[in-house]
Amino acid sequence: MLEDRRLAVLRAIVEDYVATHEPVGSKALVERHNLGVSPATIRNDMAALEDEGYITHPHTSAGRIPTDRGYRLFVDQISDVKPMTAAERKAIERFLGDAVDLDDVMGRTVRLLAQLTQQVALVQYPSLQRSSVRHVELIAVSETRLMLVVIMDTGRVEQRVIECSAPLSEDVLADLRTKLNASVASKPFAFVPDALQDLDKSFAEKDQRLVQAVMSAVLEAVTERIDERVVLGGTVHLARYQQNFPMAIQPVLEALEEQVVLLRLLGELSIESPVTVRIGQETEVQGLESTSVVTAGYGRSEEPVASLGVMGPTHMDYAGTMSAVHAVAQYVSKILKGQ
Amino acid sequence: MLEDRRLAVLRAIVEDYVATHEPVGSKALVERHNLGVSPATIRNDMAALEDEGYITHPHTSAGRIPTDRGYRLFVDQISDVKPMTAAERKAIERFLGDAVDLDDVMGRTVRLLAQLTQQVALVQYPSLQRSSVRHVELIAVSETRLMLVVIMDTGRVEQRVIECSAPLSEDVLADLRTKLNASVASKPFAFVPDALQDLDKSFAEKDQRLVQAVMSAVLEAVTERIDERVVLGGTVHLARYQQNFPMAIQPVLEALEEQVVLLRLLGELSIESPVTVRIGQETEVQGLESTSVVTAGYGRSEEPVASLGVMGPTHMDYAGTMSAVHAVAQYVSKILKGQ
DNA sequence: CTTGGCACTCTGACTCACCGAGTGCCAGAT
DNA sequence: ATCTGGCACTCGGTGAGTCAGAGTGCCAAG
Repeated sequence: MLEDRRLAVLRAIVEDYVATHEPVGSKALVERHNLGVSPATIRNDMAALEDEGYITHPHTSAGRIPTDRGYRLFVDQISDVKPMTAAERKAIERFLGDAVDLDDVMGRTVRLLAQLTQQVALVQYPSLQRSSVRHVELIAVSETRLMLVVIMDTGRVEQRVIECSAPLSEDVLADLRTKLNASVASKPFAFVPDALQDLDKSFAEKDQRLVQAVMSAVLEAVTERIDERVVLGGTVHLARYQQNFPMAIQPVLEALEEQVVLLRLLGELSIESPVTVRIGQETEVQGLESTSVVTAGYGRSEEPVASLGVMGPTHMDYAGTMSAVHAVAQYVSKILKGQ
Repeated sequence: MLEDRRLAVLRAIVEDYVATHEPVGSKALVERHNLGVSPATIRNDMAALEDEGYITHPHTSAGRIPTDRGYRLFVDQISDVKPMTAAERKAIERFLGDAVDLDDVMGRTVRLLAQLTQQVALVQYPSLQRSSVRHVELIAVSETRLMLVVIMDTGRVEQRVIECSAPLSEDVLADLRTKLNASVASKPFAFVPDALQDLDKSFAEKDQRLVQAVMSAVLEAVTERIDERVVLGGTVHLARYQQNFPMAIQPVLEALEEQVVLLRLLGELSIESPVTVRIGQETEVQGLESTSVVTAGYGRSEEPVASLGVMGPTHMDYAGTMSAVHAVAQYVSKILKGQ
């Protein structure tokens, strides 16, 4: 009972603070939310909450603001993600449904997420590691130059130029192409190196050296390549944060320029809950102490193929953001299945 | 003589203002630059410059700052772009030389530009319109789905999935592939539609309808596609501007999210001078009134294939920026020629 | 356990005076 | 004609001082 009210107070504080971005006092709380008690009672609860580390004081005579720990408790309290309204679902479906291409899907998704949440959106391309090869193509671009095109079952396409030491005859190339496809098609990406292992053995003696060279180039191209791509959008919203709250956008912009950091933010999908929230320091990125990240995996739900999400100030509307991210992830999964 | 000194004064004002970002007064000017005259004389010149619209007053009792028109005159005065030092050239060459791919070249270039100028960098992929087709490939991804891959002589690769109404036999596909290549290879991109015109006529009656469908899809894919890509980097530097100068970064971030705007900023290469500078309103983009853009074309100098550049506050170091942009454009041209 | 009351604290806004940098102009020097 | 020193004037920014208001913490009573 008492515990219940304390939670309600924390909730109310978070909600008000998120709405106004100003420290919230005991009097304002009882006025806005109809907790049936007096400000003095709330003050006691607040003192208790502060002792437990869920809220703080900027100064002695100011209202309370939630700490990261407070947000965490608040978020954990949101057990089930609030579904979107029918209209919103329709809008999402319509907007994403028009996509013609994987690139198009990714581009639309990032714009949609940014638009829905009014925050910076991040969308990771389907991870090569977690998808299978649909088709491999070797194209002779010039005498000694091949282009390797790998098409994944997620619609993702990677290409890479390979330099050959000596020209490859069209016959050998065709043969190689066929064998390559036969051995890697519909295999998970991780099996590709194994699949290529002894492929060169099946060629005539005279071609072996050349084929081997090509194969090792293919292998290198396929493994060395930084195979994770992230697109982002909605950076405009950073400017708005700053107006309301003098948060340093510098570290945020820095983070956005580093692929590695972005991947870390998106990474480590938890299967247990559909949406992952990392608050402040939990991002474990230097400079993003007052930033939270909300992510969700997409692809098959048991085995997500990559993730997407948004990034915003710790005082964000977690409920709304979580439901938007969740909904978008679901629709992207659906679309990709269709393609 | 008198005119000469006025120009010198303008120059000095621009230089000081760029360095300090604070209105510069007559006294400070004579101290820093050794113009052999007294502050009073400078004041007269300043009054004249102000009449002509090259500088202004923020307030009655403040120093002068250059107007857009002042910057324009200043920039026009820089007749020849200052070359980079040997060390800088080496560094550029080394950094760009390691690129393995067109994507890699573009990525490295944008990072390099941002690094050198400490500003936001924009790099446009080689325009399809201004380059020629090297190779076209049609890959059967599934029964009714083809993937069209177009490889340009600039190293740019575009791919697009084409849906077919009915399955295409491997024979017809191979034939189509060969004929397609024969007719478009090494033709400028703009000629592709013409080249495809009557291609379907050469097929057997029974295949014609199908081939025609594919061809029109190819045509659509090739023309409808927004064929201009721009990569950008160095947005971190926006944060720095804002600290020193409360310029609104919101419109800048907005501009950076709009491909169309970016292309307009990069567009309209002037052949006459190697580097184009657009100052403040000259950008002709709403919201970028206190932003300047420095661009240069790359590719063959007579006929650039696309452009690159940087974007920064109107009070930027034009001389340094221009020479950096120029140098990078030259090296990118060189690298692309080699590929 | 809750409530009303009360003293206390601290911030933010406002005012006001002042300093100093910088200008414009004029009269005299070159 | 042009430059220079001098001088009065203007204004923005700074810092001190004041004040109101919001909010707290605590205590004693319900």
